[in-house]
Amino acid sequence: MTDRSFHHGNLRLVLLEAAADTLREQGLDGLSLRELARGAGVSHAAPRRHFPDRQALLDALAVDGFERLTGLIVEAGHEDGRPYPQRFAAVARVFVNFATDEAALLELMFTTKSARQVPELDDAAGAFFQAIGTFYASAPGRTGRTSADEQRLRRLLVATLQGIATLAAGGRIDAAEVEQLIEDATAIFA
Amino acid sequence: MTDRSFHHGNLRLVLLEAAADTLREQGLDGLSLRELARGAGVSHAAPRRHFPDRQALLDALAVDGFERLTGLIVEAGHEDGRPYPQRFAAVARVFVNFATDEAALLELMFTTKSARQVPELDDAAGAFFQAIGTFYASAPGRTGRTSADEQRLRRLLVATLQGIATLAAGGRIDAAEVEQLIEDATAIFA
DNA sequence: ACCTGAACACCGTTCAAGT
DNA sequence: ACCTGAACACCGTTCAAGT
Repeated sequence: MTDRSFHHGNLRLVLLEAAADTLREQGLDGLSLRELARGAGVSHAAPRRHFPDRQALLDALAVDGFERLTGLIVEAGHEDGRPYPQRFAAVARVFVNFATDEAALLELMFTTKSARQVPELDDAAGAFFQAIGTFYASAPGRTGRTSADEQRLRRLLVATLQGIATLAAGGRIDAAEVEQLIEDATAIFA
Repeated sequence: MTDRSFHHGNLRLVLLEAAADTLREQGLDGLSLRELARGAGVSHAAPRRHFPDRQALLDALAVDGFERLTGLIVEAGHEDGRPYPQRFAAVARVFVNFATDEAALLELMFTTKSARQVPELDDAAGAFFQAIGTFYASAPGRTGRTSADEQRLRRLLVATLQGIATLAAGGRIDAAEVEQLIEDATAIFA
């Protein structure tokens, strides 16, 4: 219950939360294992018990990011009573806002560094894709069906949302243009 | 004319080309100013004359990337005689192939690190957007017109291509799925 | 103008040792 | 099991000095 309660097994969680904050506020370059250790009041070698190397920490952050984004998407797509196009636009907005607020994290999530193999990350990404697909299939007249054509359209939808999110996060388009893109995407996909 | 001809002013170019190779083969993490200097047979402080810091080198790489990609896009969109949808698919393929071959570079191009202000990069990105727009306007029946609606569609096109490219470069979809995405995007935009 | 060489303050990673 | 502390081999960046 003291300030050092992380000495009893939750150092991993403490490091992950601090890392997520740093990533949000300082970007990837500002993230140092040694500084995280200092912040947690622990030796610089202690994180190694929980993350074998720096990349393992980044992978864990990406997994958490996918899980959070998936939760947000499911929530936004689930607003019963509202017409489908409105829910569609809400899902798109959630994605884009996430990308803008967590630009560095989005990068970790969608760009696979080198030739690693990280099952947890693949699973988390798969669950995210699945959530988008499930929402998309919930449109009136589409419920239940999962034809090959719809799988393709679902992938195109993910790509489109990803592209809008990246352009928004990268600052290449402004807020008004983002809103227009969401409306146009809604017109096409909803 | 000797091996050390970069001592006469082209060290910048030598560094940029070596950096582009390293970026392609080793990714961003494998890129070190000191190692580039060693490779060029020059002291580790020499690059500083041409690039004030590491980020300046990365910015220069991103500018070059945009210029190369813009050239490829213009070329692919300009194949006279072929019907527009075929040229459209060719443009999309060029973009996606570039993203796959130069994944680390694509990241430098489309994600703005921190709050820098790099006019050359903005210009290069703007020229790229412009090239896509010019090609898009060259479609039969659209030539010359630049309505607000078409600007919006052009932006959506860029976003879609960017999303497909990112998913492909990140290894989240395979080659067959990429080709399907390009076909579906062609069906919508061409 | 352009480059060198030493120096500074950081890293990530490893490993023997402690409790 | 979990953490410490010293050590190693790297970084990026700075700066006086050389030519």
